[in-house]
Order: sequence, then C-alpha cells, then structure tokens
Amino acid sequence: MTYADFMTQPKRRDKAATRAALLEAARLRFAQHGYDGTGVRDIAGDVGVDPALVFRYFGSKDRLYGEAVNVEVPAGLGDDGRPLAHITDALLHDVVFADWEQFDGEHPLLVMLRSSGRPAIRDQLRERICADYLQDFAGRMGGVDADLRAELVGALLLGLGVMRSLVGSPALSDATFEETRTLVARMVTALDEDRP
Amino acid sequence: MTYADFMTQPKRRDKAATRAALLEAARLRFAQHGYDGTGVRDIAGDVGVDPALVFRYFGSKDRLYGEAVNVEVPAGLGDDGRPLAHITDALLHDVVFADWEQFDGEHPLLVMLRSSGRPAIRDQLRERICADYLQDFAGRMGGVDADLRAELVGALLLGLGVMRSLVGSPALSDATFEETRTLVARMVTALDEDRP
DNA sequence: GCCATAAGTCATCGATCGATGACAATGGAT
DNA sequence: ATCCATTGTCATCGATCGATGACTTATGGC
Repeated sequence: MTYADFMTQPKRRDKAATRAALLEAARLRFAQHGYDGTGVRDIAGDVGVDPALVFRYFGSKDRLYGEAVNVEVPAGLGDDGRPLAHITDALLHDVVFADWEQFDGEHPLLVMLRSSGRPAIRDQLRERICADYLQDFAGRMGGVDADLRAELVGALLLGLGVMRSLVGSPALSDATFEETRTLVARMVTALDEDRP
Repeated sequence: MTYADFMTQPKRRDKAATRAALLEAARLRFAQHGYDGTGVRDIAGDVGVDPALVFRYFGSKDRLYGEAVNVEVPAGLGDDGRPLAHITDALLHDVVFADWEQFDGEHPLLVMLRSSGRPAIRDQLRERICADYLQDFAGRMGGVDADLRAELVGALLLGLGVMRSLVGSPALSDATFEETRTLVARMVTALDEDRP
C-alpha cells in the first residue's frame, strides 16, 4: 500500500500499511530536506499518525533512514560483453533520467549525497557507488588506468544527476533523454578508445 | 588572523581576530557537517569563545553561513578567445584539484551542495554555478545546443569534485592533476568538436 | 591610576529534538 | 457478547537548538 492509498482510505488499523506509508513519507522528507533537516514528527505528520509509531516500527530515526534509502537499484549490469557505451547509455536512461517518484524525483544516491555530512551515510554512499558501478565500468575498459577512467565516467553520470535534480541547471533539467544520450556517448567513447 | 594563529597566541581581546577565527571555524564545520549538522556552540567551542559572540558579530546563524561560504572564486574566466579546453583545464586545476584548506579541502560549491536541503542555499548554489561557469562555457562553444553541451561540461567538473571530496572514490582521490587533465581534455574536446 | 568604551561571559528563554513507557482503542477469535 | 493481542495515542523526559539581554572584565586614552 502506497502513501497516497493510505491517505485516501478510511483509517483502518493495518501495521504493514502504516509502516509502508511511514517509509514512503520518510523517503520524500529525507530527499527534500536531508537527514538533519527532517524530524520524525514531520514524517509522522505526513502520514497522520503519532510520532511514537516511528520508534515502535523502526527503532530509531537512524534505522528508519537506513531502511528508507536502501532500495534496490535496477542496475542492469552483468558480466555480459556489452561495451561501456551501452552501459552508460542504459544508466543515463534508468538512473539519471528516471523519475524516482518515491524520492520526489531524485535518485537515492543523490538523496544520500544531501545527507553526506554524517560519516555513516557518506561511507555507505561511497560503498554503493564503488561496488555497484565503478567496478563494473573498470571491468569493461582496457588500458592501465582503467580504474581512473572508470571513475571519470562515473563522475560524469553523477554530475549529470547532481546538475539535474540538486542544482537544477536550466538546459539539463529541460533536456530530454534523446537529446542528451548522443552527447554523453561522445564523451564516454572518447575515454574508452585506446590511444597510444 | 587565521584560526590557527588565534589559537596559539595568548588570549587578547581583538574583535577583528575573533570574528575572523569564528568565520574560519564556521567554514570547517559547515564543510564537514552541513548547515543543519553544525551548531553555533560547536563553532564557538572550536574558537574557545562564548556562543553569544556569534550572534553579536553575525546576527544569526544564517548570516554567518552566508558570509562563510561567500568566498570569491578565482575564476580566471574572461572574454578572451581561449578555447574551452583551456578553460576547463584551468578550472580542473584551480577548482577541482585545488586544496581549499579553509573548507577542509572542499570547494565552497561542494560545501553548499551538502547543505542543499535548505531552499535558500540551493538557490544560491544554482545561481553561482550558472552565472560563474555555465554561461562562460556556452559562450565558448558553437552550435545550436551550446547551452546543453556547456552544462555537460559543467556536470563533468562538478561530478569530479563530488567524487573526489564528497564520495572519496579511490582512483580519483589518489590521482594527480597531471594524470587526470589529459583524460578530461579528451572528454571535453569530444563535445566541443562540431560534428555534422 | 581612573574611567569610559569595547570585548567577552553568563544565565536563561521558548522551541524543538529523539526517544520512552504507560495508557486507550480497535478488531478478530471464541 | 467476551476476551485478549495488536495497533495507535498521550504525556513527558532530558538534551540541544538558536537567540536575547544583563552582567563582568579587559583595554586604551587621559
């Protein structure tokens, strides 16, 4: 049961539904205002429920945050032989340009970026970026400095996400996926080509 | 007088020095923990002074933050005819790879990124990125989609900064400027070239 | 050495924070 | 209809937050 469903239905006591609604409201709040800028009273207020339920169902604000941002990313990555440009193109569509409506349009990694003042969140952010993406990139590249070039590609994709949702730069925010993909492909292939 | 000087010298009543020390301590705190994660008692405690002085000298925490992050960036941008690749190379050195010791090694724009949960900070961040960098980039590029390609270049540089200092990805964090500049130049020129 | 002004301290306010445990209301099983 | 486990509410705690105004101390000119 989603948050919207929860609000429209008449109030029925349903632990699972309330828990899910709290989780979804928490995602929105954390995405918009960061960890420190969000209070458990805000989240509970969005759901229309008592703040004490947050602690009953999640134990603490920290654990609620951990569960809220821990969504499986549809990586679409595998050990197939697809070239890097295909992967970045897919990621551009599925990650950067995807509308993460559960996080108010922002990717969970960007949500964590906004709360990176807390060391635990920062560590988790680095771990997920490195393990989920950078290692895969490096594996598809040749050359001695594959790791560095892989992180350059990651920096480009991450920067695109930051510009689009966090900064809100005009051209990139309005651009469509089709307009952007060819330009990104140019930059990626320029890195992937082996030069002397 | 810097914060370090202030701490080593014997305590003398000096309004300008105390103000400057508070400002420097605030920069470090805000950079490391974000706006909401930093308290005026923390900042004053770093300087070894009473928290009330913060409000006497800066009026409010908001104004202290505004003054702390408002440092002039040595853009090195002008209306000369230098090609874009030269500009991005200079920015890579002076902005991304520069050690902003007053902000604990992070660029002020990244510091603002960490506090972008607050709408006022987010607006200021967008304004500075667009006005200081993106417009200059677009002016140096030809073609119909110069704005979009300019923001792609900006996204790359911003992503590099985020990867280096906020995420702390291994390869980019350890890489030298020399190792990185040629790779970045490849990506930028791939965008700047006019293709049919 | 005295004194007025500037610099710094102290006590405290009201609000909000995360968190806890006692209590009330609900609903299904019998 | 009764009972009991589950669900949700309420009151409240201690800590911390930004902010204010009265008070104390040091400093420079005389």
